[in-house]
Amino acid sequence: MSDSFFNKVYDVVKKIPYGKVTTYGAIANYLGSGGSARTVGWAMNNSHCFEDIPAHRVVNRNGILTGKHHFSGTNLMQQLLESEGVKVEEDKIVNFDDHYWVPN
DNA sequence: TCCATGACATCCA
DNA sequence: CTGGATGCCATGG
Repeated sequence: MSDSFFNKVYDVVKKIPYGKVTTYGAIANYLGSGGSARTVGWAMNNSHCFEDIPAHRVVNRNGILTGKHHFSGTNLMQQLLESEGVKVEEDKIVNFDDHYWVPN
């Protein structure tokens, strides 16, 4: 379990700095060892059991809040991002490139 | 081993 | 823009 692909994903997501966001593909690319955006998304689906996972900072490659439906409401994810200084409009991040962070 | 699912990515009509 | 199809990989039944 600790050595599962999930742990790697969680570890990276937890390292995302305040006010920054990343994409599933970026994480998958960073892990590299057998990993695809799908596997990352699947791991995030389980992240709902882990409070330490700022999943709202993880979006798809367009910066769209694809996983917002997994949060409590429909705008909670957006609220969290805007609360960190990340502007969101029409379910997508504004100036995404400026907030884009990659594990390195 | 095969089948189904998943918060993706990318291509195409 | 929307929807379908394909590829990718991990996990569970």
